[in-house]
Amino acid sequence: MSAGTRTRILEATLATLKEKGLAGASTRAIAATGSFNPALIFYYFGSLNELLLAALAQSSGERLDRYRAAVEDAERIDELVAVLGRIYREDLASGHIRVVSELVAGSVSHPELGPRVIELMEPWIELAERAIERSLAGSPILELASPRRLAHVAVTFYLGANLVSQLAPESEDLAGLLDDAARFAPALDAALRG
Amino acid sequence: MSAGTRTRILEATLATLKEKGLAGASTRAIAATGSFNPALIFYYFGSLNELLLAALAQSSGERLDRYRAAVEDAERIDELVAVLGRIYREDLASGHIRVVSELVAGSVSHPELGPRVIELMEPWIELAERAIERSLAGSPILELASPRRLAHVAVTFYLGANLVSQLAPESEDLAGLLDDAARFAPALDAALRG
Amino acid sequence: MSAGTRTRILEATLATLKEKGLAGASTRAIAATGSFNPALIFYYFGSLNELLLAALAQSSGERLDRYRAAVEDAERIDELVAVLGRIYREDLASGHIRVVSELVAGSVSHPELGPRVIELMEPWIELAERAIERSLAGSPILELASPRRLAHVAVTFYLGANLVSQLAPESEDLAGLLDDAARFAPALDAALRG
Amino acid sequence: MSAGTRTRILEATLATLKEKGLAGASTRAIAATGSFNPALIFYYFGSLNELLLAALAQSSGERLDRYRAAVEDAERIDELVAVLGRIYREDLASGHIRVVSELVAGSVSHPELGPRVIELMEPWIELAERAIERSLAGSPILELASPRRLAHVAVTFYLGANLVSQLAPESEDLAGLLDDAARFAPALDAALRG
DNA sequence: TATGAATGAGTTTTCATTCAT
DNA sequence: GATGAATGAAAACTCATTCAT
Repeated sequence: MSAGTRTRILEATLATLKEKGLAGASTRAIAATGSFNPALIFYYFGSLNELLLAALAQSSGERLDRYRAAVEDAERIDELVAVLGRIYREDLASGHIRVVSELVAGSVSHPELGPRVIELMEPWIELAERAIERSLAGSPILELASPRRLAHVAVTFYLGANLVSQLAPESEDLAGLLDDAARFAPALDAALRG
Repeated sequence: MSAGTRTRILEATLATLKEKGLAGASTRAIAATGSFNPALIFYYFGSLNELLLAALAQSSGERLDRYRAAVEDAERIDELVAVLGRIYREDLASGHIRVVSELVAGSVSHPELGPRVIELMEPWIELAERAIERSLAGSPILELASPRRLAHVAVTFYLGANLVSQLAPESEDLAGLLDDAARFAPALDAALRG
Repeated sequence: MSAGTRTRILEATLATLKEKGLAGASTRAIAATGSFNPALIFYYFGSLNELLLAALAQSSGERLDRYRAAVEDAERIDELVAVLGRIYREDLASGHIRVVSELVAGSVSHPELGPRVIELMEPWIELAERAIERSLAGSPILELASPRRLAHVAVTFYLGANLVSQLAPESEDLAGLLDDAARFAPALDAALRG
Repeated sequence: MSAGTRTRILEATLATLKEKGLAGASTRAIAATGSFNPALIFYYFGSLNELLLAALAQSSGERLDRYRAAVEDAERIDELVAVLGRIYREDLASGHIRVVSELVAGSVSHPELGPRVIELMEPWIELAERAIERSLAGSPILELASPRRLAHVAVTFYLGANLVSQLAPESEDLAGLLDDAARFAPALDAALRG
């Protein structure tokens, strides 16, 4: 049942992270959530940090697939922005945003985690880069900054917004911002291409 | 020597935060840095959290003054961007960015800190708002989003950039971005006003 | 203002004991209650324990006077019991019972206090002894036990009842018991003397 | 070896309580007494308070069995009183009285303990009630007060006597009182029934 | 007579991790 | 594969008390 147990541990980790945040995700808390023995964490993942990273990687990977599919369907920038807003709301509701925010923020004070979290960011940057290339093709904006750089800016802003949303849950969030952007986007699109 | 000791504690806290991050800033570590008795922290600040917050408030307040002066001297957007880049490098070198990043990120998993950190963000948003109002006066951008909202976006991005710079110190940073922006800014300024 | 300050400290101590019990009566808490500097406690009383003892002695002394006056007015045992019930209710309402209970109980785990608290018990035993001598004069009960011994039993029971009332405030208390005893007392008195 | 370690911890707790009282029964002191790691206390009992309560419950339970057996053998009140005196001396010698006194008294200033300690009192009241019912059957005393109420009085007095014996170890104790009572009891018994 | 600062020893509790079974 | 027991290090915080002023 090795595979089954691994999965169970990962699910319990994600659930604990969503409910209690990183500070509440101790080995004992995770084990209690999943009704298994804390020592299993070390048997399967070597350390708590590795488990946390694996959980983030899994959550990140799943969402990446979802975004990739959506992004590839979008032809114009207004479509893109609209679909991003929709998926982001899913992420918020499912708790995935909380997981990302907790772990990314937590990595700041746990230097062992930093580089590993950064690695997980890379495919997102690439996805953003491709989306930008396609939707800004021909725009004069690309004369100012490369798609890669714009992608980096986008992901950076995304993480900042997650951070703020975690600290001030009632503040205006990224979802609302994307909604508005979707309204301007046609004009913007025209302007940028014109 | 109340003032003297308070200052000493605050300085030791900032130094510890810069050197070891939030996770390393325990009462004992701070006291060791400043060579005083850990109990003094409670005598002067009541709790470790309050001390941490006071240290952040002080660092934030000092930098705010610096930015305010610089921003008020800038007439056009290109000047503004250029001066921001310069000060940001100072902040990086002095360790202030590390302090901010550690505490803002740390607040995510320490919910008691969240609201207090958010409060400290407010004057920065206001400063950004005024700078945007002045430098974008008459620009069509303001038809799409209010200065307040743009200020919020700016601060959010700033925090995201701090976060990323902490996790991947060698990645391209905000300072570089601002440098580039300073190059485009004249054109941008013209375009925006035109 | 020596006398004034001493009094102020004693009053703050009694107030703190009544409100927060012995565990809450730290030097700082007492000083906060009375708005004075904790170091004054040591200046005037030498140690916290001495202050606590002085407070108990004062409270005990005042109540002793009250009981003495009442007891001396009572001729028969039914009168005695009735008046005791009445005063006991005063003591409960004023918080004196709480002070006594906290300190007597607290002395169990603070051996320095034990002998000092016992000393304060002595005048109560004597008072009880005299009351018993007078109200049981001629009764065959005195053939079984000396007034001194009966007095000891009475005070012991009194302390036990205080203890229980502190632990289970809603349980049947000494006041109720004395009320009932007041009803039987005439019959008892007749029987004992007959 | 769960049972073995639990027992070891419980025994170390009782020993520490007997030797140093409640104030001396810190987690470290208990662990030192039993030569185990202080963290084991939390592993097995969750908190120091729970351990203390468990130790009291065990001691109380064992003694309750002993008293129950003795009480059930006693037919008349003089026999009852005599056997109670004998067992009480055992309790004194074994340190059980100290444990009870420390925890009951300590509960006064640790309100979390109060209700839990009161619960442990209940079976003692019931035992006393049954003993009183049997040995006072037919006595006119029962017209004045119910067996339940008399039992309550008895237990209250018992706790008061424990308290006093702890504070003034050399004072006349309950054992002596019971001895005397045993001498009067036949006469008393006759009188009460007659 | 009164204050504010400072100290050192103490408290309970939590944690990731290891290991024998 | 899985468990329960055990550990050592660390955490934040509170306290009575002292002392120079």
